[in-house]
Amino acid sequence: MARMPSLSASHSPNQNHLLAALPVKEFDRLAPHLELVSMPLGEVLYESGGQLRYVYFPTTSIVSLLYVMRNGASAEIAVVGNEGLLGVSLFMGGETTPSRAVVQSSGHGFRLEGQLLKDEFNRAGPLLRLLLRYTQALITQMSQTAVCNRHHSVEQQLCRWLLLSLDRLSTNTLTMTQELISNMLGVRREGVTEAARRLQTAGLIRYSRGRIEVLDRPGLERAVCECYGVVKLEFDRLLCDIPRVQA
Amino acid sequence: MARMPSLSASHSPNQNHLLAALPVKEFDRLAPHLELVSMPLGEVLYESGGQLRYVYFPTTSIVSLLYVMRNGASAEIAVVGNEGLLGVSLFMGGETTPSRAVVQSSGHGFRLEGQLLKDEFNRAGPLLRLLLRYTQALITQMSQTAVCNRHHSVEQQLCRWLLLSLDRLSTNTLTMTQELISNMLGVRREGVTEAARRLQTAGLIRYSRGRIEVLDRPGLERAVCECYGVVKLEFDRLLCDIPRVQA
DNA sequence: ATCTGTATGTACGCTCGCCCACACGGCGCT
DNA sequence: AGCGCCGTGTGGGCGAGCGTACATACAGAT
Repeated sequence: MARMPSLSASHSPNQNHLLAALPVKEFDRLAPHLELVSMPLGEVLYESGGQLRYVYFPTTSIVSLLYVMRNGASAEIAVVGNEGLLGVSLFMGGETTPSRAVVQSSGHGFRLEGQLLKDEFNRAGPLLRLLLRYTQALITQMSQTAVCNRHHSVEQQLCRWLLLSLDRLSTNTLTMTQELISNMLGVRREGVTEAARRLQTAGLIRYSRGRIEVLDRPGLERAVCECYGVVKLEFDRLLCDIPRVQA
Repeated sequence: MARMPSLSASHSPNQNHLLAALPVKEFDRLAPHLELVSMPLGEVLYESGGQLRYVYFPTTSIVSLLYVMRNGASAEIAVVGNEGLLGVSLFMGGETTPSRAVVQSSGHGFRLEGQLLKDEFNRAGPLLRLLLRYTQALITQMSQTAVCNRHHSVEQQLCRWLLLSLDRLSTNTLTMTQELISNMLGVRREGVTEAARRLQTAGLIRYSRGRIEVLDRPGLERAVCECYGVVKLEFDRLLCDIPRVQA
């Protein structure tokens, strides 16, 4: 994980919606300690049950919370991008979780010493309320993942996954092999291949060798199961009305 | 929902682990407002997206958090008994959730005006920390439900479900039809019948007409997938070391 | 230009769980 | 006693997704 100068013109903490939503006073307290980091594909930010030294606020990267079973099979629990943060269990009081955090789409983010976030959290001010609202949104995402895993087809889940990723990026092209996606969804690679082929035939996406371009987002939204909409709505409801008081 | 006198000898708020873990001062502030309620099988405590007027602390009852899809299919997100409370979204700041809370095993519990809990929560004292730790345990349960739905057989999930229920009851007999269980797990009733028959043949349980008796709990624990243990461990880790300071 | 590794396509047999339909049997009712 | 309901048992056909094995094709390196 490369350290970078914090004053990079193209990277601002405000690209992360949670940081951007903090009142000026709280933001100014944290800002000096925010450290820009590069988050390359596949990097493991937290190991299952491991100590969490930092919390991460992704800006251009996307991180998956994965549970890896004893036999090596895995399943994605939730996904975190520039709308959220990693390390919820720090302020929730558990310090660790049984899941692993893996960078799913490389990019950047800001990290912060865990203790500093906890200190601010313990002031029981706006940051606490903001983080708890985010955590509730995350809970909804996890719940809906459970439902989706139970009832929906690989193709529907792929649509959901593509849309969730798209929402956290500024482009409509994902750099992501089908193998990787299959690990996230907890299905066979061939299953993803088949589903992707159908979506391509339908003109919704176009892909080759680790690059997936979304051609028809409205079409994807028509093909996806209700799970995506439920989660999206909750995130909007819980986190949209949080403009910074003053810049 | 029947109101009952709060001084019933056989029903004490201390039967709920969260209430029992509160420091005396916090407990005494809430106690006068705790209202003993009967929670009959099938009662809906919260509807999806509905306002949460009360929070509930089950003592002898078990409540399922269900997501019900547009087509009527359902899936259990998590289960709450005397170890926890219903209404997490109240203090998390979202006020509602997209899931429904249904009594899965009839019994009793205590309810509390939501605003009173929020007031106590906002004091940012021990109650806040306790509830957040519980919430994290709940998050783990939801995550593991997602994993289990993805990878494990109906039989394994039935074992998990039986053990989760057992942990929240004082008997080893569940009053519960297979039809009900199938709704919780989000599978067919016939699937549950088959799995139950196999468990009965193996001598782990005995059942008939809505009554399931667990004969060999260690056997069940050997038959269950790792998901049960992961959740159990997290609950113990996060919530066991919380003895009341003084009675 | 060839080689090589990685990403994607395809096929076959298998299992699990689904949908549907119906049979059985105990319990409570009049 | 008899009726009817509800909880459970059973079977046949079907489709989705799995495990395995192998084929193709593109990209970058030598």
